[in-house]
Amino acid sequence: VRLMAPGKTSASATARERARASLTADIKEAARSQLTAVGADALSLRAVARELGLVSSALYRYFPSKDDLLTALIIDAYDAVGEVAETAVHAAGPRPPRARWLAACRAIRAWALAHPHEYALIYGSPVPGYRAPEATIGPASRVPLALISVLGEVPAGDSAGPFSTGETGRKPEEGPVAAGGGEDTGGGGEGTGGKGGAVLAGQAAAVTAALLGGSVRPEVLLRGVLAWTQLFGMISFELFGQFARTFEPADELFEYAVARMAQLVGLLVK
Amino acid sequence: VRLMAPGKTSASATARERARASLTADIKEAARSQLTAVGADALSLRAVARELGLVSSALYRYFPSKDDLLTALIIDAYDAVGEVAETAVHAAGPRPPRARWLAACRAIRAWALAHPHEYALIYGSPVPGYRAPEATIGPASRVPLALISVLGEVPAGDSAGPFSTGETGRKPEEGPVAAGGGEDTGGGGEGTGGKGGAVLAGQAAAVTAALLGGSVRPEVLLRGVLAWTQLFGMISFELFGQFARTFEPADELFEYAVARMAQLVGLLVK
DNA sequence: TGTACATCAGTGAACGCGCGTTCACTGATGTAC
DNA sequence: TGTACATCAGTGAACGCGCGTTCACTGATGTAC
Repeated sequence: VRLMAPGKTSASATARERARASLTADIKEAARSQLTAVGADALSLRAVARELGLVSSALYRYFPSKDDLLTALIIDAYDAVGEVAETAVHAAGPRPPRARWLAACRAIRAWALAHPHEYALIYGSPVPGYRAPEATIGPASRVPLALISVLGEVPAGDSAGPFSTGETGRKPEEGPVAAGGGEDTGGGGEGTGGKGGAVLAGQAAAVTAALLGGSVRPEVLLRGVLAWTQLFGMISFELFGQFARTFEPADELFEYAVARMAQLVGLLVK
Repeated sequence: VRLMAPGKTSASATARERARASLTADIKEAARSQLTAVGADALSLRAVARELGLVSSALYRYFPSKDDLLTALIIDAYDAVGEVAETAVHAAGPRPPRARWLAACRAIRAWALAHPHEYALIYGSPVPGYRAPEATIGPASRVPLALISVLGEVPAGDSAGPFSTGETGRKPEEGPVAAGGGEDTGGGGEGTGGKGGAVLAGQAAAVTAALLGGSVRPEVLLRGVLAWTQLFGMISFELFGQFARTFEPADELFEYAVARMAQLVGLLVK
């Protein structure tokens, strides 16, 4: 049983193959619009089939089960937001890291606002009974990698500040005092309970080695992770309604937050 | 039609009233365990009734519909985590603000880890087709209010740093340089696009007036809001699996983040 | 180029299931006099 | 204290519904010689 005739590339596909690819895309598109109408896990194969004018059993020619369709949607969503982030980071022209950072944050938020249900699918509560397969972790890491890649370019002096990897105490370190008041002074590192950072340092090193080719210092990585969580915390709160009746619309709050994150992460104004 | 006999308080209830209160609690308890087993919106009245050894229609004596049961669970969950936060903040003995802050963050995370599905119910993606009623917003604000109340005690000098409410530029301001290196220097406020902060300043003022009795300065409030979003961003990422294969277990990452948040929020080491 | 066969897309009926909600009913619990 | 009546909790059957998945089937599309 040959899956593809020899010499056949996906570029020169048969009519049947092209039809299959096209309908597969249609199914996912219809499923996405289902998602918009009804929400993540109430997704119904029969409704998708209905929207396409097919009989429900026909979908089984394309996805062996509902979970597989869900997996495809999740991977697509991660890839979509990942590409948005990467594009923003690498956008035309050499811009300073801070501008790229802000652009990435804004682009991610814009995508989330435009695709709230796909956002909820990947960053909301996990769909009960669904276990994400390995295949999602690659696409899922595109956004954090894109964000952290910006930080990798920052020269050592710029992302100042203490980071105690192992000790409970901390090494005071004179960071550069740039334009603007010295703020957020005072130390961290304390109160980690017990050993204080050994596990974390190991995790940071492992991530750096595995995903970043060892090119990013652990303290930069960790700040990037914090900013990553804060960015998505902000977006999730906005989309999931926690700002209702207080900070809605949240555009300016987001800008404020993103500017703060840039500081956190070591990206100065100039 | 009298709802309660005259002179009757809830303390001296009839057997019937006590039975009703007790079974109402049982129903919610069973629903919560349903939640644990299956997840937020797949909650089934029939399954709840089954767990209690009742017939499904019996539940309609206690909750007029499934949505009302869901609302009760949501309010209970907000109240539960709110109380945990308040207790941590006001815990015995006069402790410095920073210690109370850290205690609150840890207590909230501990609650979330112990009740992941209730957490997902209130901080995860909204249940499709369910519209949260007004009655949830009071309980929902207990956590942010508890967090911000800690900040209200911080003397003006300690939570230093510029906050530009209206201008696109920023006023450099020499904050106190406490023990530890000056870090996270550099300005914010820029890049808010256009007017730059007028809406945000208004929202902050309104929230301060409405919920905090005007006792908290807007820049403190805003930092509290940021820390609030970051805290829950962190917890959500942990619970929803974004740290899988990288920062799990996330205990030390959480401690690191929480220490950072304390800085962000103006709470120094000492 | 033409024929014989294999592959595949989509059909339609059926399976067994669980769901939320309604309704008339029965006993038990409470209230008024 | 005792009786007549009202209130309420829980029952059991039924409603109409949508779901995921299976299966044998039909035509159409592709392949080998």
